[in-house]
This record gives sequence, structure tokens and C-alpha cells, in this order.
Amino acid sequence: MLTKAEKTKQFILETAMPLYNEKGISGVHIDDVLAATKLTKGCLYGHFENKEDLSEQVIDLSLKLISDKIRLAVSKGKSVKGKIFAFMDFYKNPIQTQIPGGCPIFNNAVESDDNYPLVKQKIAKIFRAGQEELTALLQEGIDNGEFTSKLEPAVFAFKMVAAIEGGIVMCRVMDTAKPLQSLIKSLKSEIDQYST
Amino acid sequence: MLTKAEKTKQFILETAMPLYNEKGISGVHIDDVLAATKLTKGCLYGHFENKEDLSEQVIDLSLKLISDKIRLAVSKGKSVKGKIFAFMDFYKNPIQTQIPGGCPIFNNAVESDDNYPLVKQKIAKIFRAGQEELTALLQEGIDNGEFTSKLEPAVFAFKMVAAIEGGIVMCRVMDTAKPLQSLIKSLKSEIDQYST
DNA sequence: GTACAAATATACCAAAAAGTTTATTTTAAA
DNA sequence: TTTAAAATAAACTTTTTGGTATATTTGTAC
Repeated sequence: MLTKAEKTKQFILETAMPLYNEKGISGVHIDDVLAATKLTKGCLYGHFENKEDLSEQVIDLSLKLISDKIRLAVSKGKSVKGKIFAFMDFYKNPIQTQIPGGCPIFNNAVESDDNYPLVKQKIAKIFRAGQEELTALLQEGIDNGEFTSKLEPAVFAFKMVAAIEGGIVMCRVMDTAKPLQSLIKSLKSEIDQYST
Repeated sequence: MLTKAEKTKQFILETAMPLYNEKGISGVHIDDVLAATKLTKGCLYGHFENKEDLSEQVIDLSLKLISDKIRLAVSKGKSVKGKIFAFMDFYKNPIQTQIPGGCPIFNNAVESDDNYPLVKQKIAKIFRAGQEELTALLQEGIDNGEFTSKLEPAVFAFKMVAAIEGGIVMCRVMDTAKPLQSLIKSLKSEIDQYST
């Protein structure tokens, strides 16, 4: 069981998470976190060394959370095609995202690439691992006969993730989920064309 | 001819542009702009009311600049297909972007969607106009017989922009241009499949 | 039930960042 | 060529933000 201190720390991290996802690292101030948690400075600094420490742990948590959820969603698919479709469906709603503010992987990617090399490296690792897993999954689909060998696993994996992540941002800005939903339909029908 | 004051203002805007594109609105400080321009506060505040004023004008300039460049690139295409390919090729290098730091439309989209409603609305307008133009262009290709009517203009327009913009971010974080280049190749071959 | 950990309240400090002021110097427009 | 505009230098103010300190209160683990 979690001790009071551990619970409070978790609470801070979870409460700060959407703030960071919405405002970005340089957009979040300690006072924002205090206001959101209704805790005092003394308490917060009892759990975190400084803002950098807090930021790092918040981001780590949001990245872990989203990664776990994606993996879980994908694992529910019965076939390779089912898993790929589950991946796409995971991103169906770009307005109400799992963590408010959009996809934390992508948001952090944009903010970190020129400013936070450590975060950037973490995101790069996630993207690379994700691409490898999706590529391997698609390859498995070819190997087990679900897809024709015309499907290029690495190319499709990249196109799918790039289009969905890009689509989320565009939809969020335009305040409509429709284009992303059409996009997912289109990606699915691409997959269907490669299906045997 | 531009007066000295106008030249200086332009110089400030142009010098600040890559800073804003790399660090974002909340990541840029007046001192950063002063350091980059080697001008003094007195001078800068002689040309801009405050940081908000500066930020707005810098962003407006970067959005105008990139929009103009895209339009120019597209206009060089001889056919509809040529224009679409020119659009894709415009984004061929995600590491060395037109304005250092990636695509300003997209960067601002990510930062503004939860924080800067005015910027968000400007970006939304650009996305909507861009989608309309690309959709119309693709429709023109169907109408003039370049493409088969199997091509869905609006869906493809969205997929193309979303995938390219998402691909830029992913490539920048992973420090490689290759996946985006493969993606563009793949989008071109999609177009070729719809070509008559 | 109490002792210790956790959190509060409050005040404070330091640094960063935004913005102002003014006297002086430079420079380019008329 | 001279005068008005533009830029500098430098000091200063204000506000915001991050962080510290401590005495006191609350709450919970044992």
C-alpha cells in the first residue's frame, strides 16, 4: 500500500500532467501546479527537488501512461490486422485525448527538439521502438499470410503514425474530429487492399 | 525604399523568427531577441509595444513567409500532378527547414491549441484554406482527366498534409530525414496509382 | 494513543524577465 | 548640412517566478 507521501507525490504528478501536456514545459509555472493541486510550496518542494525534477517526472509519467495504454489497446486485437486497426482506433478522438492536450509523445517532440535534448532523446527512443514494433507486426502479417508482400512494413508504419499524429494536431486546431476519422478510414482501406 | 526604422523593425522580426520557431512563444525571452539582434531594449521597445506585440508580428511574418514559399513552389508545377509533387517536395528536408526549427504552421499549432486562442484561430484558418486549395487542385486533376475519380480529394489532401507535418516532427526528433523521404515517395506512388 | 511524518501558513529571498526612463550619441532624410 | 529620427548606454522599477525557512498544525502508521 502507498504511504501518504507517495500518494501525494502521485497526486501532484497526475494533476500536473495535463498542465504540462497543454502548456508545455516552458509554459507551466510552479504556481500553476500549486493552484491545480491546491497544495503549498512547502509540500511540493518536499516531494521534488526543483522544477526540472518535477518536469522530468511528469513527462516520464505521461509518456509511460500513454505508451502503456497504446500497448494495451493493440494487444486486444485478435489478428495482426485487428491489432493495427486497434492502434488506429486508439487515436480516434483528437479533441478529448487520453491526457487532455493531445498526444504527449508528439507535444513533447515538438517542444523538445530544439530545446530539451534529454526529453528529445526519450521521445526519439519511443518513436524508434514504436516504429520497430509496428514494422515487426506488419511483417508478421505478411509472414502469416494476412497481408500480401506488396505492403512495405516500415514505410506503412511511418506513414500511419505520422499521419495520425499530424492529423490530431490539425483536428485540434480546427476543432473538428472528422478529418482524422476519415483519415483512419482511409488508412484502414489501404490495409484492406493489402489483405488477402 | 524602406526607412531606417522600417529596416530595423524588419531586421528584428526576421532575426526573432527562428528563435520563436525553435523555442516557441513562451520559450522566447526579450533578452534572447536582444542577444540575437545585438540591439538594445530602448531600440526594441521603440518598435514594439511589448512582448505580445512582438510575438504576434513575428508569428504573422513566419506564417506569411512559409505560406508564400509553399504557394510559389506549388505554382512551379506544370500539371496538377506536378503541383502536388512540388508541394510534397517542398517538405523534403525536415532537418534544414526553410525557417530553422521546423514548420512554423505546425509548431504554432501545437503550442497554441490550448494556450493562445488568437494564434490558434490564425493557424486554423491557414489549415482550412490549405485543405480547400489542395482539395480543389486534386478535384481539378480528376476533372481534367489526370486522375481517376477513385481519388477522394479531401481525404487525400488531409492525409498528405497530416503525414508530412507529422513526419517532419518525427524525423527531427529522430535526427534523420530518411523516413519522411520514403513517406513522400509512398504518397507519390499513391498518386501514381490514381493517375490515368 | 502517541510519536513521527506530512502538510500548512506565512514570510521571505534571489533571480529572471518585462518594461521604463533619460541623457547622450549616431545617422540618415529633407 | 542640419535637424529630426533612431539607436545607445545604463541605470532603474515592477512583476513574475523559483526557491527557502520555520514555526505550527494535521493526520496517520505503528
